[in-house]
This record gives sequence, structure tokens and C-alpha cells, in this order.
Amino acid sequence: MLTLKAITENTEEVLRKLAVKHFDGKEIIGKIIELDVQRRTSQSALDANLATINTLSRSVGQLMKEGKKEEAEALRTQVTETKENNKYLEASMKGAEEEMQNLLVLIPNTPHESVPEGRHAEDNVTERTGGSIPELPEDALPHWDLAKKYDLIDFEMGVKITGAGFPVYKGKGARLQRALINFFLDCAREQGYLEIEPPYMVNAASGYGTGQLPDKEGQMYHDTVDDYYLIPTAEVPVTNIYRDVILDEKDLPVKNTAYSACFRREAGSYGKDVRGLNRLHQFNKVEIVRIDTPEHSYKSLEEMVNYVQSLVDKLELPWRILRLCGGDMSFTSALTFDFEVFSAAQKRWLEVSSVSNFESYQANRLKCRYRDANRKTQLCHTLNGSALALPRIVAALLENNQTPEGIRIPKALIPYTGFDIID
RNA sequence: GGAGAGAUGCUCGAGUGGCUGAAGAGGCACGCCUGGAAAGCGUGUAAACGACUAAAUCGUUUCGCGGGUUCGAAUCCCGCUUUCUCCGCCA
Repeated sequence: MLTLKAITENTEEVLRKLAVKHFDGKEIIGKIIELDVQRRTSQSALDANLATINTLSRSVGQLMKEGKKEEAEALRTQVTETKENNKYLEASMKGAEEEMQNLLVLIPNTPHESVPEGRHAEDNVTERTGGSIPELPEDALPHWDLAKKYDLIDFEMGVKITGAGFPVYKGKGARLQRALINFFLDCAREQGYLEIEPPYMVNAASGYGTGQLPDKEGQMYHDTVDDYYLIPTAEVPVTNIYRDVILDEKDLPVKNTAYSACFRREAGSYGKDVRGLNRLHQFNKVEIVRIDTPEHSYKSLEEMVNYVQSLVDKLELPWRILRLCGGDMSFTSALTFDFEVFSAAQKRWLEVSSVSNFESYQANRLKCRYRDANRKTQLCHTLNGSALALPRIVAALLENNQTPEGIRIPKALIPYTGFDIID
């Protein structure tokens, strides 16, 4: 969430930036500022009261020691009376605090200055493109047909075992999953990312920490017996490692990578968008996460974008990078670049990665701070990106590399698959 | 799942109702000493919020978390979480 400081000190700027995300924050921010005043007034009064009580209580002890019973008794009643007022002040302070918190989490992150205007996906700006789109024959097959032809993925079996969106990978289809995961993890490690294997379920506190709660409650699978959530991305458990942590500036940027299965309910999508591997309830993904200083975080973001680009290049896929417009950005992000690869038989671009700088928005909720050169604690900036999500990469690989002999595996991947063609 | 024992600052560890935000030790930082270093000596070493815009200062809160008792709680009571040991079960 946004810091109270930013809201109270730069109100106009915050409102202007929120407008880029098409969020009208005027009313809610006015209310927050009001509550902040109430909170501070109550706290000042309460603190003064508590100070009196502390002083008096010490005197009671002193008087008791000296045997001055009656005087002690008198002070005692005085304290009891003073305490009466505390209940009211405390309720006022805590009430304001809580109400303020509830409002703060409803405000999205402010976008970076470079975020383009726009409401929809069509308004995103293409940053750059790479690779070449293959010329496929007329009878080229979409990946769901290829998956069936070569017996790589069984969607119907997944329906039988669980439900729609839970595919079963078989044979070379399964091995391709394993190969891609290992390939992505090795590449990240070579770039200095520490590999993490996190839990796939998190508690509510972690969900709040990264902003999935309360905003996207319905997108996560929720185990109500133990109140755990299945992770929609490894970002959640990995970033929460740094919840309530004060890092040393010399240890920044922190660079972590993690593979995990990801679980998303994705309610209400139908048609070609969800056909085959295009959208699933369970899928594999390797994530990269960084914690950095405010001064360096955009440099980090650039490095991450370049890194993801190197991955799609190694996989020889045609790609493009989009700078998301205000309306298409996520709630918590300040600047996001989406990576899309072209799936040549479906003839459409598929999003395979989203790389974002959250600035201090997540860190504020996480209380993830660092000690700067002056030994002062400051909020970190958090960043993350997919590197990469597997299903749509597989879709593009299958479709783009189909030949009459079979499906060719890109050279960089062959050491990981152990085969160079699917036939 | 059953029984027992714990949870104190960066770490170890003392502390069973009253100037205890917390002894002592270690670590770390700075200073003195030294040709340089070690040793030695000295000083410092939590966070959040408020007073106030910042520094200094002062106040409040925090000894796993949440309640309660009390004039006063790290210390007493209740609930929860969690760690360890033993038993059971299990990949």
C-alpha cells in the first residue's frame, strides 16, 4: 500500500498519478487524512495520560516502601480515575488506525511517470520486438492438436482426475516441462539469482503482504479448514521471506529465483482464450524476485527485462515487449513490461512474462526495510518477473517448430530434454 | 495425534510484581594505544508511533502473539502460535 507520508505530503501528486490508472482517489484520500488527524490527536492525549499513570504508579511503589499507606491509597484512586479516560482514547486511536488501514489497502499503487495513458490492452506500447515469425504451411496445427498427435498432453484425463485447466503431461510432454524448468533455473543461477524452493501454500498474512489479499481473494484457491491459500505464483512465498525484515544496504539488491507450480482460479474465462495451454488452473513457472534500494530499482527492472529477453532469444521464439498502460497494469505495480511470444498456428501473441517494479508499495505492507549509509531504516523496492511461465512457451514451441518430421527442440534446450525432436 | 519442556535485544544468556528497554558475555562499529596489527582500554550498538517540518530532545508502546488481574507485569492467570524431547503414525 501507499505510505501515509506520500498521501499526506504529496496529496495532489498522488491523485494525479492515480488518475493514470483511472482511479479516483479524492474521496478516499480525504477520509484517510481525516482519520490520520483523529489518530494523532488521540495518541497524543493517550500518551500524556499514560505518562501520568506511569509517574503516579512509581510514586505508589515509593510511598508503599516508605510506609505512607494513606498517600499511596490516594494516588491509587487517582490512577484508576485517569484510566477511565484511556479506554475511550484508545478506542478512538485504534478505531481510526484500523479504518485507515482498511481504506489504504483499497488504493492501488501509483504508476511510474513513464506509464502511458490508456484503458485497455490495445493501449499498451510496444517497446521492442525480436526473433522471426515462422512461415507455416496452411495445414499447420494448433498446439492442442499437436499435443494430441504426439501424445504429449492429455487435457481430458486432467478433467477426469480434477477438472478443466489441470492438464496431464505425458512422455516427452512431461520431460519438456522438466527440461524448461531446469533450463530457466540454471540460467537464473548463472545471473546471480539464489535458488529458493518455497512452500506452495501460504497463510493470510503472506497473501496480504504481496497484495493478493484482500484485492484478489477470489483468484486464489483457499483451504478454509486451515486458512491456507494455494500460491498463484512463487512471488508470494518468496517475497514474503522478506516480510518484517531489515536488510543491510550492502546486501542489496537481493536476487532470488524459484520454480513453483502455480494455482489460479481464473473464474469467468471462456472460448479461445482458454483453449489448450492458453489458460490453466495449474501451471509451472520460474519466477525471479529482487529487493532493491529506491535509487537502483529501475536499473534492476531493466536488467530483469533484458534477462527475460535473453531467455526467449535462446528459445528462438518471436517476441515483443509491451509497456503496459495505466488501465492494464496490476493493482500493485508501478511499472510493468509484458513479454509476449507469437504462437504461429493460433496466429496470436501470448503473454509469457510480466516484469514489474512495485517500488515501496509491497514493501510498505511487508515492512521490508533496509538500513542506509546513515543507519536510517527505509522501505525497500520490490520487483519480480516471470522467467518464464511454461504453458504458453510450450504452446509457441510446439506450433512454431512443427515440421513434417516432427517438432524440433531449440538448440539451447536439447541438453535439458535429452532429445532434439518430438516425433 | 498424545505427554513434557521452552520462546527475552544481532547472538548467547540473567531476570518470579515496582526507575528493567532490560544484568553479564560475545559479535559488530567508532575512538585511544601501535611503525602496522593483535591484545588492552574507552564509547556506542532495536523498532514503531506521537510531540514537530528536520536534527537534537522528550513521551508512548513492544521481552513469541492476543486477552485478563493489578496503582504498577518480561515476571501472575487464560487462549493461541511455534520450537525442542519422548511416544504413536507416515512419504
